Amino acid sequence: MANISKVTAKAGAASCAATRNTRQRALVLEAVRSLHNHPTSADVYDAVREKHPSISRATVYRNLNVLTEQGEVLHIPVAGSADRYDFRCDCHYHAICRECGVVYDVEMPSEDLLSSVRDTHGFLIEGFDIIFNGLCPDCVDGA
Amino acid sequence: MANISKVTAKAGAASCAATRNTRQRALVLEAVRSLHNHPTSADVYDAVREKHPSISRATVYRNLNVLTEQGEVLHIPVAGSADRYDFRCDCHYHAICRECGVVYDVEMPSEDLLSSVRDTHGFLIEGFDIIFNGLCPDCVDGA
DNA sequence: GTGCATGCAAAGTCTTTGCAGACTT
DNA sequence: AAGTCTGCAAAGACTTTGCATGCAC
Repeated sequence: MANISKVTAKAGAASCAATRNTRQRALVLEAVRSLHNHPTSADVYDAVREKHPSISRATVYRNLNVLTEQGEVLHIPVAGSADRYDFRCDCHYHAICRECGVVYDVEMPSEDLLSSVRDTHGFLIEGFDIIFNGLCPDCVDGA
Repeated sequence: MANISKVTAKAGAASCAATRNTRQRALVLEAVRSLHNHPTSADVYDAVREKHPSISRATVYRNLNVLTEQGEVLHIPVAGSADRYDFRCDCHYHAICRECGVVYDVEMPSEDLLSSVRDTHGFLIEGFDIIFNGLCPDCVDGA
C-alpha cells in the first residue's frame, strides 16, 4: 500500500500485542518472501499448504493481517480483485497488466505526486493508494 | 476511475449495443446525478427505491455498469469497500476520510504524476487508479 | 497455566448471473 | 415481433468471525 502513514508506522514499532512464533505464521511469512510475484492470499495459501497441508484459509488471512501490521509484509489493496502481498516493504508502487494480470513494481517519489495536487477542497491528505494499469512487457510484445 | 483510457473512451462513442430507455435506468442516472456525495451502489439503490420501490439491486448494478460504459457516470473502484459512482465525469481524483468515510474531490493533472514515474521495469502504463486517504475538514477540526 | 493461535464452519460484504416474464422500440 | 431489460433467487469471489481445542511462552 502506498500509504505514507503506513510507511512512517513501519519505521516505528508495531503494536504491543504479544505475538507468538507459530509454524503457520512462519510459513506464511516465508511464502510471501519466496513468492516474488505479488501473491494473493490464495497464492500464499497454496504455497503454505505444500509444507503444511492442514492450514486453513482463515489462518492465512489472519497471519497476513498480523504480518502486515508488524511491517513484515506489504499489503497491496486492489480494487475489483483479490488483494496482494509483497515481500518488499520499502516505498514503491505497482502496475497490473490488463491482459494477463501480472503485477510489476513501479518506482516513483511520492513527494512529486503529493506536490502536484492542486485542490483538495480542505481535505488533509496523509497518503494514497495507487495502482497503475496497462500492459506488461510480455503482453506488449504479444499484441 | 482515474483511468486515462477510460477518459479517452468517453470522448469517443460507447459500444454499439442497442440501449433502451427504461424507467429504472433513468432513475439510476437521476440518482447518481442528484447524489453529490459519491454514492455507493447501495446509496443509489436506496435513492431509487423511494420513487420505484420494486427495483432490485441487480438492476441497479446492471444499470450502473451500462451508464459507466456509456460515460454517463464515473465509476470509482475502491479497494477494501464498496465502489462509488460520481456524476462528474471529467478527469479528477478522490480522497476518502479514514474517520468518517466521506469522499472528497481532488484536482491533480495526471501528466504530472505519469512524468514522475521513475522505473516501470518495462511495463507500459496506460492509466492508474488512485485514492487519497487522510482526514476530511470536519474530522480534522473534530480531532 | 494463560491466553494467543489454529481449524472448521458459518456468515458477511459486495457483485454478478441464470432464467422466465415484461417492456421498449 | 424481436430483443433488451427487469425482478427474483442463487451463486460467486473474497474476507472475516465465532467457537472449541491446541500450542507457545
